[in-house]
Amino acid sequence: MNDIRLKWKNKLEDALFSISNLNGIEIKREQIDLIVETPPDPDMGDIAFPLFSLARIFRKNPVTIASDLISYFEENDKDSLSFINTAGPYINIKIDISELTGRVIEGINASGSEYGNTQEYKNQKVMVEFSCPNTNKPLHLGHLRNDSIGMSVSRLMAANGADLQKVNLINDRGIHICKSMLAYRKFGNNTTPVSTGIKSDHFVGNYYVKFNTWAKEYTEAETEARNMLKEWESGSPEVTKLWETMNEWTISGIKKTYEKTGISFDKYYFESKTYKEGRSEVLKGFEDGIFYKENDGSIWADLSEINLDKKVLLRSDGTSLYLTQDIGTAIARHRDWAFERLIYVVGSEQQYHFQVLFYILKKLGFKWAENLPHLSYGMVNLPDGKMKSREGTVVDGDDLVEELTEIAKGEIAAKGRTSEVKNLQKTSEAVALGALNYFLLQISPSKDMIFDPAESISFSGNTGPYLQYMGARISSMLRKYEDRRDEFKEGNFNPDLLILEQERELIKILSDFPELVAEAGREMNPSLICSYLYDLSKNFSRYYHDTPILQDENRDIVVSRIELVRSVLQVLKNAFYLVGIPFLDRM
RNA sequence: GCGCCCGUAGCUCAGCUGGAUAGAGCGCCGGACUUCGAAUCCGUAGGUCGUAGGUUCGAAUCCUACCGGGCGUACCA
Repeated sequence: MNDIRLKWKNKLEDALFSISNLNGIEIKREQIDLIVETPPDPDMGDIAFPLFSLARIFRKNPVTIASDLISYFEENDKDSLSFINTAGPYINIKIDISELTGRVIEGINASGSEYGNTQEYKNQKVMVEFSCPNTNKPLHLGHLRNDSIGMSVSRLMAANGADLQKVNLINDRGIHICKSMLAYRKFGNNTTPVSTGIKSDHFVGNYYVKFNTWAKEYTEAETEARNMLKEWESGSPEVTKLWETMNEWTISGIKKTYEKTGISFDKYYFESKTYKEGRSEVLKGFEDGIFYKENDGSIWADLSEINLDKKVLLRSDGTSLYLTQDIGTAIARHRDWAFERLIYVVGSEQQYHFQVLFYILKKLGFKWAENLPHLSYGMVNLPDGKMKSREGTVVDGDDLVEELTEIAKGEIAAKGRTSEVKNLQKTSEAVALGALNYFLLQISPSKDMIFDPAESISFSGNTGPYLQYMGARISSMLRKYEDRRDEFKEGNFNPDLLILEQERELIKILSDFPELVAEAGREMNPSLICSYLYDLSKNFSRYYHDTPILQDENRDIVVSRIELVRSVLQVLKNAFYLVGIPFLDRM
């Protein structure tokens, strides 16, 4: 519909320019730049142009300008007149809906699952980094938000034509993993995930918790952990072996969670492999005079150029920090795959970190460092406050998915649909995933959010399952249509028959999808797709509630409506994919 | 202290490149299943858009100050 908006914008601007000439006003054509809007009520029209801004140029009341426009079209372009209405200082356009209907439905039929895709980032290599778990504990709700956003933004980039690579960075090095290792060595008694029957990442996480309780009584615990990190960096075989074992446990467990939640990556990076490169880059930078050394041997970056303080890059004992490692990782990645853009999906608490990282990369002379957006998202809190691992108030990812799945199962049973559904377990998991992803992505990434477990598992209202239900209902309707195919054999699609107000609305919504995909991509904001999905579903459910699709005596009407219904389903599916809602034809 | 983000209905959130009566879900109250699946649909009530100024024909939206909240400002990640 955007092309129609532009067409009318130009047409009206041209007309206004002619009027200004007739009135002897000397302006340039570019000075007339109308704002394009949507009228508050569809009855008023489909496109709106407020004329206020012209009042100054024309030295006239906008209401008068509107009527001047009408007179102009009466004299010069009578054909257009039937689409134009004035409402005070507004010009409203009622578009030729059947022309649009034909075009949109044809377009959706032709493109199928590609409908909505754009060329916005055509020929651009875009890398998206997300998830980035530590290897000392399983994924919690905060990670789940990260994963949902990362996955969705990746799909948005790809939908907008980008050559995409999703990367994960496993934080398998550092003091945190040493804590789990130390506790395991002290209290583990050579048990394993297999011997205890505990999911392997949870098994490791339990020792991290154990460390923290232990450290409360034993003050040397922290020091011992630090010593262990040094041993690790110096390559102690015993420590390395334990590290390998425990990392493998955590990572394989986390990968199971990814699989269950539909998360995937093209490439994994490991901090343990990139931190050394970071260190050598920092040392090189020091030799080139970009960084400086303190008396204790630590190496620092001076950030006064960007109005920040200073930042340590290598500790006095020579070991690396998070930042050092991130420098190395970024460089390694660009060498592996020369991206134009690398999107970091990382929590807002790390904004400072990225400001520093990007600045340092630029100082080191990497041109690509100009194009590294930090997609900063807000924290996930609980209704009664923050998630605190030490207070045991974190919501575990696996537990949550499991809980949602059970609820979904119960819901399906309660609706008496267990026998309809082919695979109860799979369907319940899909419903759970849809609920979770929609809940997490509905909120603008930049905002902190409150995750209410009770609300997330409620399936009524503006939720993932509501959207899935629309998809299932449409599928069901289409099955019925196929069953009665013979009755409608003679029917023909005719866009002129889709003239109900609700049909007009649906067509307009469908036609705006590609533009929305572009916008969501530009803003890296999946919540726009969520709002769109709800709007589309809401409009559709109202429509089919009020209008019998298969009941009409006129076969052409039935066939035409079915075409519309199919188009709605296609767009629903395409949008589902972008926000990680599994499509179900029965539920 | 300084930097960044946020403050919209009882709750959770949309709306923010300024435009026509500020929207939705939940919750509350009340309607609609002999008819394409009621996980649905429709309606009622509920808001000085944190406060005060400013810019503008016009401000929830832009600017300034203040109030309230979050995050950061580590040789943690």
